[in-house]
Amino acid sequence: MPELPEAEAARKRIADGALNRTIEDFRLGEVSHMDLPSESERQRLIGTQFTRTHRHGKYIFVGSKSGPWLHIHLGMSGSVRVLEEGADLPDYVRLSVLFEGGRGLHFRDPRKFGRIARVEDAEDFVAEKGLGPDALRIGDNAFAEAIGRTKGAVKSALLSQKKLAGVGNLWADEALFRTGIDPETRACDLSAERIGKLHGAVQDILKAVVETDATYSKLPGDWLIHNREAGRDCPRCSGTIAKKTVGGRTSYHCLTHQEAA
DNA sequence: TTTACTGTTAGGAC
DNA sequence: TGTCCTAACAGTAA
Repeated sequence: MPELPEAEAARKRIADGALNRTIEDFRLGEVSHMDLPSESERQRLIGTQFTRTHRHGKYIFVGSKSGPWLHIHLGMSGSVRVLEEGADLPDYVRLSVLFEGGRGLHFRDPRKFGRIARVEDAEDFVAEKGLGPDALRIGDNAFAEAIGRTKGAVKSALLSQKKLAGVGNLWADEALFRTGIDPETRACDLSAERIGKLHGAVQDILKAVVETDATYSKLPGDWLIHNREAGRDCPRCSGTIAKKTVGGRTSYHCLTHQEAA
C-alpha cells in the first residue's frame, strides 16, 4: 500500500538485491496500459548493470551504469520482489528484469495504477512533474511555506504531491491524529506552532514506518493505522474514531482530541 | 451483489 | 493564473 515508506522499502529491496548484476533480459507481462521503455531502449540496457537507486516522494529511480534511469511508481497496489531463478512468480507481474545467474527483479501491479518508464535524469523528472520537496527531507521553513499558507483543508495540502512529495492518505491521517488537528481545518488557519508540530509528526511517522520496512504490524498499537474503523475507541483518549470524506478521500479521525484551529 | 480502497490526473468550477 | 474538487482508472476483498 504504497506511500513514501513503502516506496523506500522497495528501493532498499532493489538496492540490496538488484545492483551490480548484469542485465540479461526483460520479460513483459500484461502491460498494455503502461508506458514502458521501448524494445530498443531495453536492448540498450541489456548487458549493463543497475548501479544506483534514488527516491523522491513515492517515486523510485534505478540507474544504470552509463545510460538512463528507470522510474518506478507503485501506484495503488504495486510492489517489487527480488527472486532467485525457479522461484514461483506471483500473479500480476508486469515487468521482470532478469540478471545473469538467474536472479530476477519483478514488478507486480494488480490494479494497473503503477508506472515504469525510462527517464533521462531523476532530478529533471522530479522538476518536470512539479513535485514538492521529499517529505523526509523538507525543512521546517519550507514545510510551513508549502503547507501553512494553503487555504483548503490541511489534509488535502498534505496529500498534494506538488507541495510535499510522499505523504498519502494513511500517513496524512496518522500525522493529524498525532497532532490533534481536524483534517478539515484550513491549513492557513493553523498557528505556526501547530504547523511546526505537524511537520515533526509527519517526519517522525514516516521515519518510524521506514524503519519497519513498512510492516504495519510492527507499529505501536496506539497508532491510528490499527484503528481505522468508525466507532472504535480512540487509542489515545476517551473519544471515538469517526470516518468522513475530506478532499474526496476517506479520513479517520478522533471526535474528541482532533480539533479545528 | 454491492461497496470501498492505499494514488494520480484530466477537466471543470470558481 | 491559481486553487480546489470530482470522477475515472482496475481488481480485490469484505
